[in-house]
Amino acid sequence: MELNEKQIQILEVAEILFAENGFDGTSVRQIAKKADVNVAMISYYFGSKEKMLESLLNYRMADFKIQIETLISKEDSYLNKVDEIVEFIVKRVHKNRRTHKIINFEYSKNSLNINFEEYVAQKHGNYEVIEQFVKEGQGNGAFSKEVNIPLIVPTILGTYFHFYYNKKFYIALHNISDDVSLDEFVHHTLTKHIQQTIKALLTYAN
Amino acid sequence: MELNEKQIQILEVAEILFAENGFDGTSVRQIAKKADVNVAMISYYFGSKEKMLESLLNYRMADFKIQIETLISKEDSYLNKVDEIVEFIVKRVHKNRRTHKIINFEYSKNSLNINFEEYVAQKHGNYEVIEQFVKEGQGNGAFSKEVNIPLIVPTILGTYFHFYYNKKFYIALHNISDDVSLDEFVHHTLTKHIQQTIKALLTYAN
DNA sequence: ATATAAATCAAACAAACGTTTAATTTAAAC
DNA sequence: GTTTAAATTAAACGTTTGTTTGATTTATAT
Repeated sequence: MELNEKQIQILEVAEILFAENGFDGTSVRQIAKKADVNVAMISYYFGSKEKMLESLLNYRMADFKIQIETLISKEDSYLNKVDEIVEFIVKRVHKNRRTHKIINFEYSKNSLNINFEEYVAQKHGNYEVIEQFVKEGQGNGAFSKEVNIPLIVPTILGTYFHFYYNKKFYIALHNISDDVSLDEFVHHTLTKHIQQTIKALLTYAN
Repeated sequence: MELNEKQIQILEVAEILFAENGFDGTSVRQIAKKADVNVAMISYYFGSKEKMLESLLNYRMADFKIQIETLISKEDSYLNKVDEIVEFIVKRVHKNRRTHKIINFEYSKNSLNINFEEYVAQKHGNYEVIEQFVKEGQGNGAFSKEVNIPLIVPTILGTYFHFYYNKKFYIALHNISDDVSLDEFVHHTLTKHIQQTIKALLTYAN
């Protein structure tokens, strides 16, 4: 599925509005108006509103695959690798936070007939890389064996997203003013907190 | 605002449907049908769909206040208190997961004109209790001073909610079959993971 | 038993929704 | 320059949306 300029222009507006007001909370007329195209173009290009969302997900999905194999295979200490992995994941997820938000909300519904197979497959793939890394570290005695490996990623992503979904609250709590300092906060303070958390968890002895 | 039986009956159906399909994805006719009342009753009792949501939030909000002061004041080690606090928070949030989900989704929008002041105020109150507890533990040398205190709660709640929102995925990963074993998983495995994480974080030395 | 209020209902309301149509303009190919 | 295809448009389509109306039933009070 190749997308032309106009289609991408529409999808990028749709992404913002879907993330802001939800899929059901956004009308095709809103999208068309903000993207400066006629309403009919959405049906013309994508077939339907739902298929447009699927196009958006496929368009962004390429960015989702976290290629941390290279980070893992580097010559470094296990704890430094944890730092790098966490930083990498947070960066990726923050960059694609809008699409992730849409997926999170729509995936947790049972109604919608949107195809999430690729998303789930990618989640599985990413999990397996993490699993292998942790198990290797456990074998080498670097990591504790008490860790619930499948719940490590939820802690990383969960911390990020709970912060992001409640950013209005935490912005006030941390005296963050604008978008720039939000980015800074995510890439420094929040990343550091998650790094600390995961390193602590992986080395914690009951 | 006192609610009669019928109103509560409506709100409880609304809560389920809002959590399942979102506020915008649920029509008042769906709610009325499932609650076995006439559509007009919603406007009659609550004034509007939005005001019905506000009624629901106020109705449930009473359950939100986490009274962990009693837990904290108990005679026990700091790490055991952490266990109890985490268990308490996860239990509360799991019990009210549907309303929390609705709030999470609607609060992160900028459009809706729903009053979240009470929710934010409660979040603040809960945070301050945690802050005081951690600072006390830091003073006594039980906890590390490197911790970002405002980000502790996001890690607890974030881990829970990321798991819950992606439960379809993690259910498959953990071979969880029905609702009972989901509850069991939350109250045992997931709770234990979060307890470990927070204890590790609070005692981690850089 | 009568009067007053609350609750319930089917029906109608206008507005907004996603989508389609049919005509027109723009671009590409020959 | 003519032909053919792609892109764009305004208007209309049938549904569904949240809400209101006005009549009717049920409950409460006197």
